[in-house]
Amino acid sequence: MEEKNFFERVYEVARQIPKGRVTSYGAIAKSVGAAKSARMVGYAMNSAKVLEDVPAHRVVNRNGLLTGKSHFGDHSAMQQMLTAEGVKIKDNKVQDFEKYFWDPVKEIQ
DNA sequence: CCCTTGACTTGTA
DNA sequence: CTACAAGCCAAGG
Repeated sequence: MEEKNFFERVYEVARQIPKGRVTSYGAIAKSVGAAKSARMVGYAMNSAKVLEDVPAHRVVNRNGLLTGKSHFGDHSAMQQMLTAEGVKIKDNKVQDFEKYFWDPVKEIQ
């Protein structure tokens, strides 16, 4: 994985999230080699949300809660996109989060 | 250079 | 179930 910038790694992982799946900031942080920097993942996502290649809407917190929805502009945009992809959302939370969870550490090496 | 803030996580009560 | 604290790293004032 060489020495890429922290943000770049986060972007790459986010880009590889399959449609209809979701992951957590901590999982991404771990996959990029910074499990203790989950905050940085969210920070990176904040900057990545302007990029079309980075599906930030597929990234939620460890509880499956759509913590980033407030940063999407419309509080329903994130939920709508996930729902459109097949992910059930209820009260800003992912239903059956474990079932939809996509682990980058296992999928990426 | 110091302080604050932030799309987080985990542990403890 | 909720509430609070500590750890973590980066960017901006």
